[in-house]
Amino acid sequence: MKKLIIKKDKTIRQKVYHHIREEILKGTIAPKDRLIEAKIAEEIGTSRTPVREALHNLELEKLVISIPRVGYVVRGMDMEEVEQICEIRAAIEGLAIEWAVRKQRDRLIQSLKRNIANQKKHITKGNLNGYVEFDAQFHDIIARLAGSERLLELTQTLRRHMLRYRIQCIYMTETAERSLHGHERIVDAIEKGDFVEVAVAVKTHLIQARDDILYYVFRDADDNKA
Amino acid sequence: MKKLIIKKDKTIRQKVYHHIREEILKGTIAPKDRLIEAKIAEEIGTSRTPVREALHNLELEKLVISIPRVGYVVRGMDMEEVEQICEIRAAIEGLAIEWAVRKQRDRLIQSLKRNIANQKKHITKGNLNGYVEFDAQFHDIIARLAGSERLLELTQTLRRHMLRYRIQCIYMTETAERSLHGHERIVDAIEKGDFVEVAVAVKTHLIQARDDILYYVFRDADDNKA
DNA sequence: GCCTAGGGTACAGTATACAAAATAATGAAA
DNA sequence: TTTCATTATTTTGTATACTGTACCCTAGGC
Repeated sequence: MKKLIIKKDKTIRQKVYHHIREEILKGTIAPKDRLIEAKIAEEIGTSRTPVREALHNLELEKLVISIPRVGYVVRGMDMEEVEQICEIRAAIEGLAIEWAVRKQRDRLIQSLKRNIANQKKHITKGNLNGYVEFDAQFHDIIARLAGSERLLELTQTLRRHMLRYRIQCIYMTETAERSLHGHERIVDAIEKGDFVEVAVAVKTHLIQARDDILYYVFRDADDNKA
Repeated sequence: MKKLIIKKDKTIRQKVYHHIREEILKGTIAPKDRLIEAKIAEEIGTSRTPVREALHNLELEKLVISIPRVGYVVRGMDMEEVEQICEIRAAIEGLAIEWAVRKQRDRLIQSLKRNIANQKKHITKGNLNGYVEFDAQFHDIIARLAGSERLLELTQTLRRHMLRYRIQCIYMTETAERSLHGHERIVDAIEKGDFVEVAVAVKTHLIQARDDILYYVFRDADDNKA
């Protein structure tokens, strides 16, 4: 009878959803692992119903694959998909910056600079764990200030998918430093007001992230397919 | 005991899902309408379970809003959201064209030209009903040839959301003609191999669609909010 | 030895019963 | 008449029992 992590969710379904999602993203449950309603239900001490519904949500989010009357399997991604997500993210986050600048330029720049200061602090202290937080926050600030719930969720979902693999290399100082530098370039471009430069900076940053993933994660194995 | 439309779906859940989705998109069920598990279940002669799960899917797709222990409501969109979706679509479909061109340029152009020929045929015959089909197909061809399941679904979802409102004005000859012209411009740009021109054409096309919706649908009322 | 058929198992899919919560309705007191 | 508390009602959330299907494995024929 395992304890669930997240408390604020109202329904069991949501708790289970976040719980399993976290386990998949952290890698506690690996791609190709099978998820069985009844087993999970027993593990966390509930009935099949909420588990089942949580799994359906995860399926829609493309974190698990459901084969009717057979079972659920944790989904994995191959290199190609990582590349695709990177490009999609670049396009969408570019858009997000445009919107955010148009709506609240000053606040955006201010928030991002404060965030970058924090990123630096944690890197120099060697606290990569803390850095990852602010890395995520950087992109979140942009998406939030863009002022579109839809865009926000879209970016978050895509970012989550990447983080799942990125988490395996973001804890290296060099990777983190490259990432920080990418963020700085983006902010510079925003401050200059040069949208083309922003687009390039965003794309470069994400290509960097992609390459890190491809190098560190997919170096040898491509048994991650699903 | 209403008949369900789609046959190929294996599970009742999927049938119900598509059934309700169609009704929402067609407007048979209007924004703000309440959806009650038990009632729907009775209507289509099944139990609450599959209905419930279908509604959850629709919630994830943002077609309905679910308030725990209170009920489900059909979601509506305001002007702002329509605008946002247009811009997101422009960004993503621009990307889709890039990928499709890179991977199978000739086939893409060929398919699109054939599609446009069909569009023209139906417009000149005044068969706007048929035109709508090929309008959708045009964007589908691009997304499919881009070769990314993820991108495909993304574009389809966003397009569906717009179609929900666009359907109210696409049946006017002028709107359809403007749309056709937009498609032609896109294909021209693709053939020229000018990606900047493509991006502009896509954006223009979608802005056109947006303006049509804003003009014909949101002209007076903004009681569509949800 | 290989292929096929039949039955058993392990799941998810569906139905139904019950619990919990939010809202609406009711009635009494100020 | 208004307001507040209390009760009914409505509707989802959860639990559980049952059904249906895909897969595996074994046995029997070729």
